[in-house]
Amino acid sequence: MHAFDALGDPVRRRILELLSQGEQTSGALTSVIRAEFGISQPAISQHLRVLRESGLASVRAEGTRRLYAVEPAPLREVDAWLARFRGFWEQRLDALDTELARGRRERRHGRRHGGGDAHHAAHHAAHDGRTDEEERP
Amino acid sequence: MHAFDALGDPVRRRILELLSQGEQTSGALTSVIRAEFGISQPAISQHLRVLRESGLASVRAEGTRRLYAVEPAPLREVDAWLARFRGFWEQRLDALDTELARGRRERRHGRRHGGGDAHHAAHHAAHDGRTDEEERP
DNA sequence: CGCTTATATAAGCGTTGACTTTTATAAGCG
DNA sequence: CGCTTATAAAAGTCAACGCTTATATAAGCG
Repeated sequence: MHAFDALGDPVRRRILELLSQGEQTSGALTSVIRAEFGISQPAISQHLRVLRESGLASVRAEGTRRLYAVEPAPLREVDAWLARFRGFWEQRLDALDTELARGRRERRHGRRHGGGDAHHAAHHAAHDGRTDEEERP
Repeated sequence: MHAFDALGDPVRRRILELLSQGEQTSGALTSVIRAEFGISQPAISQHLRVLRESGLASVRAEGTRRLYAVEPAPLREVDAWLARFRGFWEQRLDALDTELARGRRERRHGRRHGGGDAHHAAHHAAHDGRTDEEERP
């Protein structure tokens, strides 16, 4: 299964968001997801399996707990695929947050290229936590 | 429909790859995709509709032709989502190719980042082919 | 050991998605 | 105008997906 396929599901994206902060037990993930999406434990277990099988997450047993972690390789591939589109926004100033995430802000003060509006940045900085607002029926 | 959902399909990803080199008519896209995936014209038309409706592509009529183009906004969102995982590989050496793909070499030579960065397009034109190797049954 | 906790698998079901073939729209052109 | 080209929409089919309930495995603990 291609990584993009696995990433199509909001539950799985959310799981990865949670894992981006570090290893989590299946149980911890399950309680958050259950609360947020209202689905059952087996449903989440199945999503975890998809993440495992698509290489996006790895598991480590510790007693009866399963510790999940992000496995970056497929995400790096997604990132690489996306690279060909960066030209579409990268020299525009409203991509400032992306730039910041990459730590290249030094350029803001050197002689700059584009024109105006830099106000987008603060705007995006605020949106922490979940990026997806969609919900399941 | 979330961008990630639309990107889950290899045909749609391939269409976007083709569009990353510039505007294309529905017909041009159709012949390439038909050759590569062996699916019908209506099937491709439906994929184009999904791309339109998910905001990933825009259309412009010119006579009886429809000119499609990449619409970067949702891809930028995907990029932003992905940002939180970059730390997983960005300082590791085995991410070298990704770094290169992002054109980080500008930093190695003097920081010439000024004007209209047009080399993105030509560069990508070189490695034309498909990135996805998967196929439909 | 038997009970509970943590997690996965199995089986079944409704919905969605990606096709197909067929048909519509609409511009170009003789 | 009628015919052809370019593209989309409609309707139907089949497989895949995401969910559920029920059940299995296996470690911890009294």
